[in-house]
Amino acid sequence: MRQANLHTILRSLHLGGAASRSRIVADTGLTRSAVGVLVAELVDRGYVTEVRSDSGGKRGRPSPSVEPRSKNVVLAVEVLVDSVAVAAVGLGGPVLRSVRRDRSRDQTEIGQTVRDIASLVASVVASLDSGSKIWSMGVAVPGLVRRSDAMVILAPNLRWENIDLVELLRDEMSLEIPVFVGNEADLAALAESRRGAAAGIDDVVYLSGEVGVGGGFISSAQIVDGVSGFAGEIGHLPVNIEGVPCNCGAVGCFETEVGEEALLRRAGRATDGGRVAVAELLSAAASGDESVLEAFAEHGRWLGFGIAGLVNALNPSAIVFGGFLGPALPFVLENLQKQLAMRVLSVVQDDVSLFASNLGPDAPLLGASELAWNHALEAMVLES
Amino acid sequence: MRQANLHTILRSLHLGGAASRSRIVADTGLTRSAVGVLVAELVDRGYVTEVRSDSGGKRGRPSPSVEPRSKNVVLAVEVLVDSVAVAAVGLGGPVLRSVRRDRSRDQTEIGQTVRDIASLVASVVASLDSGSKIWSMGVAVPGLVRRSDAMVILAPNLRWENIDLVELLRDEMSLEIPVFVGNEADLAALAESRRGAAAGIDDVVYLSGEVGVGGGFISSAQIVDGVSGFAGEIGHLPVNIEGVPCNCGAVGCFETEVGEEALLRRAGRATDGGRVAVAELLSAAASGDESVLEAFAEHGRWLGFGIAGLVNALNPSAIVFGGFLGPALPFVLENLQKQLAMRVLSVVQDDVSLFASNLGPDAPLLGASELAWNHALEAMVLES
DNA sequence: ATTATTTGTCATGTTGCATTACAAATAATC
DNA sequence: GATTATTTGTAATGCAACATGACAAATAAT
Repeated sequence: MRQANLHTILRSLHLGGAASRSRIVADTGLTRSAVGVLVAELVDRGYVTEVRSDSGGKRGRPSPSVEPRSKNVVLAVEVLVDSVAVAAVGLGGPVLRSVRRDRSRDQTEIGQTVRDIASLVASVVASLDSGSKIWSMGVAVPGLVRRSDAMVILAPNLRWENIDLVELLRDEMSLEIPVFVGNEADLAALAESRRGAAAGIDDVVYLSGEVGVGGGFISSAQIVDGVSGFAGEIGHLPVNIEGVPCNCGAVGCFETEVGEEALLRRAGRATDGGRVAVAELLSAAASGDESVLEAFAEHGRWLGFGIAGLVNALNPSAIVFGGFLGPALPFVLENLQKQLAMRVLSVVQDDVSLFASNLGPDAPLLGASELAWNHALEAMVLES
Repeated sequence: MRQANLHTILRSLHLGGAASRSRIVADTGLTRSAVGVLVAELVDRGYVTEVRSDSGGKRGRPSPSVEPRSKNVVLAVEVLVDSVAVAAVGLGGPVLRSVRRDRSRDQTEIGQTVRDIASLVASVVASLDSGSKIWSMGVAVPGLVRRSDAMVILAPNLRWENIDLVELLRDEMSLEIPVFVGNEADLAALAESRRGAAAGIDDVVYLSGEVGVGGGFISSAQIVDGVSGFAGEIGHLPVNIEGVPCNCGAVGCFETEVGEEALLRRAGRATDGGRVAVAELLSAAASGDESVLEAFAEHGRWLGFGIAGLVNALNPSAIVFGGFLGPALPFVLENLQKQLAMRVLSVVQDDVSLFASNLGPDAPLLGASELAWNHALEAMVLES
């Protein structure tokens, strides 16, 4: 019971930021004296500090503000095809350190990746304030991560298969902290729902467009992960039975219609230009290039076609667009909304707002930190 | 804390059936003495009975079996276009009484429906054992039910719009019990996941084929309901951009490809034959009619096309087919699985099993009882 | 018949929050 | 500037509920 209450308080401070003690009383339903004891315990353990705050014009004895101490830290790791990033995130969400190392696309081999991560981690850890306590680590991976054992079953772009990333990282690092692994898009969805474009919204669909198309769903503030943790793989949602062959073997998958290559194809460009070519299209669109705008418009139509299904199925409150779809949102919006209006029941459509990602490329990284915090908060409560 | 523990025990008895006291100790992690006190309280309140059971060959003092008492009852109501059903369901899930009143399809007017329900409820209640206690009522409706206020926003087949069913029922009935309303397919999914074809499975996709196509998702044993409770509306999942116009205004919706009319159309029959015509097709298929089997096969292809998306998105452990799709499953299975094999990542596909509904037309009714039980269990714990 | 094992029961201990009264700190009032 | 109303922290005491540990009861194995 003590633990449950400590957890409630810590979690609300982590997600909602500093709060006055009187507010904690109101939020938790506990009595002043109970909250007094509990907060004293949190102060004692070094998790929070109490600072006197001004009365804010209200009369009565001012209630001190309880603030999360960011010397409590988790590490977050993001593995991409062409870069690896590591960050240290404090209790309450502040990004204390963040480093990213670019690499060429053919250096995704697992051994090298693990060594890269370990060296970035070492440098981040060395730069932390002394006295910092690192509680756990979260890793975002662009692939299928099995929930039961955190194995990376398949990460096509990295050419990984059945990788026990947790064990490899623990062997390579000198840190003795628990490591958790999640799917990139699921974690990005979590980050956007907690701290990003959909902050505070509990039912979110996140879409990220890169070479492939990834997705993550948040329902009632929880990641929808399915039996094994593979939910959200919307890249191969069938949308066009007459479509282009996908390298998954099927035809007309969502990602062959709304991925990078589809956009380049529609604009009449070479489809192997990657991120750079897409960036060119975005600036062409921004400067009003008619034919490029038309390509985006057609892109929006297919995007809306697929998203309409997700909205019908999940009745989300927000859809967040990551990857190149974030910056592309203004150019696809009109047709996208036209499709939604046509295919989604109006009451369901009224619920949903569309946002470009707020966190950009760091969304999965921040999501990994939130994954780590989920477990760190429990560990903090259980300690001593 | 007491309440939480009582709730845990009651809930596990309701869902898992009778359990020995020693088993409750193991399941809950509480001590023998604590469980002793808690079970005594439940006995005292009349919720359970303890009966001595034989040792089962194991040595040691035999542990008495704790059994839910089915004089604790909830009422379940199912509103369909052509019938209304009411059941009384005891703690632990037994269906104590069940009545269904058929009506013609043009008698769905709300006032008449409410009177029909009230009269069926009265007869069911009158037939219950004296001393029974009715805790709550659940209603399954084929339409959009807003979670926040239980309003039926839209039920096209009933021609209902913005109906406050809870208030109307309370006014018409002489019972003073809380009433809860849910979407038919969501509740059917819940029932199948708790007591039906997918009993004990926590990640379920349920599909019901009638005139329209409804769906319900269970994720981590919880109904996925979205912000407003409208999730699961897969009838208008876009699947065929070149398809048939749907009466929702769009083209190529899932239900225009896999609903009753689509099947009849494929078999070259009149599309207004309804349930009877579909039953004829099913028996024709069972007796090997080639052209009908071909229609089912084509049906299976589109079914698989849509389901592939759901499987990719939700990584379920089971898919349950209700309505006419249950009996039709054997005839569509081959092509359905072909589509899944083609469009779903193999690891995700390995997780999923396909089942015909176990509960048949009663699935929504039983789901409504489970909805009622969700709240009844809480009320029972809070009492006194 | 005896022993080992499992489990229920009861007396006592401990944990943790609620209750209550009071003190402290602020704004409003005069 | 003193007084009052209001809000909140603090500390002593009480209570609810589960844990602990010793013992008795009921069964199978020896």
